[in-house]
Amino acid sequence: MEIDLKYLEEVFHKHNLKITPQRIAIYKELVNSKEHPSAMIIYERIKKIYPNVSLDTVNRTLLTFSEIGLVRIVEGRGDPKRFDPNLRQHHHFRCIKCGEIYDFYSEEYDSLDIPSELKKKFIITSKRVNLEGICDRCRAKRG
Amino acid sequence: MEIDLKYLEEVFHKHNLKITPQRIAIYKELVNSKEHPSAMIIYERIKKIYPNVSLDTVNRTLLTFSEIGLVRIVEGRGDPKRFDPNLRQHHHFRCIKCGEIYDFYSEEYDSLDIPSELKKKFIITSKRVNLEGICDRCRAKRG
DNA sequence: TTTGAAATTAGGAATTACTCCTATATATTA
DNA sequence: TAATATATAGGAGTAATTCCTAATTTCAAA
Ligand SMILES: [Mn+2]
Ligand SMILES: [Mn+2]
Ligand SMILES: [Zn+2]
Ligand SMILES: [Zn+2]
Repeated sequence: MEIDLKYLEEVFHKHNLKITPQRIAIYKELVNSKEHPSAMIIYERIKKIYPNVSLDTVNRTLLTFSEIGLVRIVEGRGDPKRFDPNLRQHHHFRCIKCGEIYDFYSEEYDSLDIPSELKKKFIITSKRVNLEGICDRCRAKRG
Repeated sequence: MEIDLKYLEEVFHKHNLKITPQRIAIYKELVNSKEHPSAMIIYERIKKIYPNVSLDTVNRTLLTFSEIGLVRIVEGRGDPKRFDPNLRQHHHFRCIKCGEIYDFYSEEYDSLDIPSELKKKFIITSKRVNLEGICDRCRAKRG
């Protein structure tokens, strides 16, 4: 998929980030993946185009992106962080066998009210439903 | 808080786990904490009672507990795993400034339907709502 | 265009959070 | 009590991430 470079450069400008080939490549790679990849996965792929990009740059860049809200770090149970370029409000199902993370959309979930005692006390910036279980593929493999 | 040792020993028996002082101490420590502590935090506290308990034992034990469903690993963004002894269905608010995790209860959230296209494809074993934002204390500190 | 300050990078070292290994110790059963 | 299976301590090893610093690159101003 072609990304909107103009828009991306605007975002970088807005946050006073310089436009570097590494940043663009990392963003492209993440946007074109559907599997909520880890930094290492992105790094392996980027290396084919920029053989001496460093893993630190990939990590640093993904973290920067998440700070400016361009990508998200997916909620998980530790282990390698996994990233999500999909900014549409959506929710996740995570398979506890294979670790795959599936997006899903739900108006019902999106429109959930925040309990009023929380709304009074805290500033809420994100609301997501996390489902867990066993995916169809893993169910087919085992029992 | 006094824990129900009888019940705990039953759980261990049911899963063919031997009843060891370390396991009991680790469980007690976790049950008496409200802050979803990391293994390291538990370890530091246990050491005061058993000075040569090993960090590996704490990690291994907490992992065992989570495998048998006695505790949960809290969803987060990587970094140290954090554990939860509260088995009542509940949800979390996590402060993005200080990392504190607050429990809350909501009948509305508990009774959410699973979208039918997911119910058909996957086996769902857990459903939780994760809220994020800034807690009252952090809001007071800064702006 | 050229130039220079400031930001960014590569590459390696350091750190953090586990996870593995194995000899010893302990819990449980007979 | 003795045998056996498990669990533990302590240290080594590993994976993921973060830090450090000299060199490079970006970008704005001249
Ligand atoms: Mn997603
Ligand atoms: Mn909790
Ligand atoms: Zn699966
Ligand atoms: Zn806070």
